[in-house]
Amino acid sequence: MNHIAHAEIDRTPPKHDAAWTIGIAARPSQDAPVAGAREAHFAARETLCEEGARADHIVIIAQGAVMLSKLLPDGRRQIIELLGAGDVFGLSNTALYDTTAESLTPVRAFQYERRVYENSPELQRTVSQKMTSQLCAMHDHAMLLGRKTAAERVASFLMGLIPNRGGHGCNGPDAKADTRHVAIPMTRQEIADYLGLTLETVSRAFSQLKKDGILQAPRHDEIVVTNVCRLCHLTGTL
Amino acid sequence: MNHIAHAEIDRTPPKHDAAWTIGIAARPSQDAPVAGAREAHFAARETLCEEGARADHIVIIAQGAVMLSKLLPDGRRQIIELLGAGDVFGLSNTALYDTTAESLTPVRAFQYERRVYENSPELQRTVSQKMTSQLCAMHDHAMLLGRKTAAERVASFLMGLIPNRGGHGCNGPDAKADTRHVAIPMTRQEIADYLGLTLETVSRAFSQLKKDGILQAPRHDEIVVTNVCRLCHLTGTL
DNA sequence: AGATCGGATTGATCCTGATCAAACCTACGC
DNA sequence: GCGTAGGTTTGATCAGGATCAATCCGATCT
Repeated sequence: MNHIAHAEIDRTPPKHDAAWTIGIAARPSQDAPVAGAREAHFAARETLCEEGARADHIVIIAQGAVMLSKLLPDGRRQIIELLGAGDVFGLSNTALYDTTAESLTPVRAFQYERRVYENSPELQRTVSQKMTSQLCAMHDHAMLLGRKTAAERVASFLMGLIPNRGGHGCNGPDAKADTRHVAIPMTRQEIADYLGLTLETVSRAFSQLKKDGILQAPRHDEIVVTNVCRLCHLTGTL
Repeated sequence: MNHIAHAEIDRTPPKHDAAWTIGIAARPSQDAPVAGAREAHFAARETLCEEGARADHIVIIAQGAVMLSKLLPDGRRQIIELLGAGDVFGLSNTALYDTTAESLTPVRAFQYERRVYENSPELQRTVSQKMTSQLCAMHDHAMLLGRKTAAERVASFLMGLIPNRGGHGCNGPDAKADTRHVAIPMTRQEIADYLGLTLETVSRAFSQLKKDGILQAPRHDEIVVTNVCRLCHLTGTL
């Protein structure tokens, strides 16, 4: 098996504008690829690289969403990071990938061989900036996993999906309607594995938010947040 | 208050060789400072920078241990990362520090103004490598926080403190005596805040490990692991 | 030595979220 | 249409860790 598999482009037309985005990365990255890039396309739900495999490429996502996960020997899974356009993965200080990467949506990405990366200051500079962001995001996520309640975790997760919010801040300049449509290209199990909960707990939290009139769910992979402010207060982050 | 306070060097002689180290970073970093460095010294338990303050410096630790933490508005704290010699902090994608940094031991460090950092490819290269390691460490910690039991968290924490183990791998080349002395320059509350537990739970886990004959505790800030293999198996990581 | 103070340990009880167990949708295939 | 299969929701019960509450221990000070 090749670690970075080549795949057909999934040409299924997206049903909603926001369908293939995660969080802040609402739009395809503008960044032109640095020299040495190989463009690759993946369908949704492909494994782009596997924990423990030889880490010979780094990948910059141009479009789409990717999740990084790790497994414990007994099968417990933690989804470590959700990545969107502009984000990087495949970096490792060892010879092996430390996480598995799977596409949540169709993905367009640029791959670079590790040697290319190590010899391109320009690429390193780009990657370095992204890593800084991702490190900060991991800091926030550590807070979520270590100290937030189930309800706060789910609220934080949903806030993170609302574009132009960065997950926080209640009254942005675009708070006009106080209503947001969000596509969630993840199963309840995946959300649970991301938030350190069980799928039942996630489901119950969603139900509670519906009952409280904070969101509606026309489909289970799509929600409408009808009260962003209330939701934001539930994150525990203020 | 200046965000990176200057401080007297704490000249208290360390009681044990390993007393001022965290995990892998058992020795002072060999790296010579890059141009533009300002050397700084801190005593134990100083605040080196504060969450929310203007992020005008990045810091590379030459010697000693530092913890990064975040607070929720209601006072819940999560200790995000433990840093040792060679590690970097103060990077942020915003204008503000996203975490508070406090010294756990006396610390010697090199500070760089943000402008210096942004104009030094050499420094960026150094920092970039370190960030890769720290990102991987955060991945492991996310797994710990999201999916491990209390006992596994404490075992993982202790394994991470044993030098030349990197936290994992049971039979390294140096497993001669299968016994390790570890200094823990943290209170139970701090360990709890790092592991996403309460101090009582941490205390109980330590007591259990003592009862099981896996470790001894001559002092509460110092332990002797008498069975590294057993401890390693308890981490859940294999 | 005795008093004091911060941190650690231990015990009893409570509660959040996990686990076990049915239904219940929704999309697909025949 | 009916049947099947994933994934989801909901309910009942359980348990791991949190919380509340005493001690306990070891430093430091007088």
